[in-house]
Amino acid sequence: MAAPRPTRQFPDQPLPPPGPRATTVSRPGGRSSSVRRRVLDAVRTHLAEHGYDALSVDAVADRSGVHRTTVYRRWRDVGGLLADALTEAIDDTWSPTDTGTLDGDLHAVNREVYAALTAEPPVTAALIAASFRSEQAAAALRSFWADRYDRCAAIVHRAVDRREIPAGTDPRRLLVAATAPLYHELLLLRTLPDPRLAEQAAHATATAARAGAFTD
Amino acid sequence: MAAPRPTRQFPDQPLPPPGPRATTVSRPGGRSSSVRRRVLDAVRTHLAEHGYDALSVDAVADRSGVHRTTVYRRWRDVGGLLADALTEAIDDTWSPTDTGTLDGDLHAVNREVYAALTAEPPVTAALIAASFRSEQAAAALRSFWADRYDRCAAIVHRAVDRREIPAGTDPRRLLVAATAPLYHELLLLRTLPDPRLAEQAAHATATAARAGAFTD
DNA sequence: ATGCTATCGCAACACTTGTTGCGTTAAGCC
DNA sequence: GGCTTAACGCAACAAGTGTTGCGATAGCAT
Repeated sequence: MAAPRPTRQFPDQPLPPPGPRATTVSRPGGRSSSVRRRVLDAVRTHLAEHGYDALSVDAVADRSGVHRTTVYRRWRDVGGLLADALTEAIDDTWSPTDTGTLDGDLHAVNREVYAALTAEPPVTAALIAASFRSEQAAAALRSFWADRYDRCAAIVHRAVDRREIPAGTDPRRLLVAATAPLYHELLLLRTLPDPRLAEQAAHATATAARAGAFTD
Repeated sequence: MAAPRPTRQFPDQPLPPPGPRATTVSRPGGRSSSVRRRVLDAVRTHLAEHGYDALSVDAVADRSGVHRTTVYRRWRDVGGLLADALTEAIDDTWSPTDTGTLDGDLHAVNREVYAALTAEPPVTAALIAASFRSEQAAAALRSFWADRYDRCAAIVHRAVDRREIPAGTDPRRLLVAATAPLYHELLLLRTLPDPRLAEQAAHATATAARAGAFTD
């Protein structure tokens, strides 16, 4: 006979878009652009200074000078804040460096992954941890990774063009094989970071690719 | 001039061992073995029925009939509960199945990993999520994985003995390369589960191993 | 300038989580 | 049987987290 517990939510707005709001469009009474900037700045600085564990909606609100209620209304939870901060921080001009060989290209990508996963403070790890609790953070991460893997497909195409690996090689499978060991070791198994990881995973994957292991 | 915030903890006991307590040793006044069984049963059933998000110390306490305070004292948090439930559920007799080929052995292991990661309810995913917030859960997972990778080294040794792959192949690197793509796709990238993942990752890794990609 | 209104600030609340001191209970030992 | 003592139950508290209604305000339009 337990009460249904109505899972309360803010009824005011239909979950307002936390994404970049058009600044020139008609929004009478809106102060949102200024608020958003202050909040997102607070997220970044607080994350850098005190880490993920200390990141709460209240802490961000206090630091930004924006009221708790406003942050809860627009971002819902910490995951929403991180998601918005991520999408804003994305570099739209990013592309994988061209070293001339598949080994080299994969190694270059893996060095970036390695750097991101061992960065201090661990913002990437924080975002991934948050993605297990917040659908917003999970969605933001998925779209970020989808974009990066799409761009990295160029690496595979270049290798095919050089006749280094067979045509019909699946870019995604190859790229996941190359990068996944880094995430696994550094994030899940939590072994002490070894910079050779990046090169070893890149080399093993390139070897498998040359043998045609990523074609159907 | 902010107050140091003394990070309060229970002073009663020096963090009691949540592990299996010797039942025959002198523990005057202790009712611990019965309590532990009731609590761990509650963790399992509650996890199975309501999932990880609904798993809280209070929920487990209510269900088990054991008082909140007792659970907090002995297990500290949800991560501690999951860690204890995991170590109790571990099958000490597990060993990798011998199929006769490296491809087959890796495929068999990967099928188990795949099954664990796609199980409903997602207890493995729950444990991994918890490991980002609880040091106890993280430690339990690390030791579990360390044990499994040690046992799986037999796969690599068998392949070396069969002259399938070169001697000097690093078992751990090989095994991580084989399994990591599953964790990455199913847990992080969260693509819709594809059973072929297990076979593809196994085959690609075996190919790389035959080419000597996992030797120094 | 004046009005409109979405957004924000504010106070107050409810629920969850974690902690403490202290009295009570049950397991083991004589 | 009674004694000892770690483990437990209990009430009460403290802090963090999430929610609500309502009044105030800033940005835009006219």
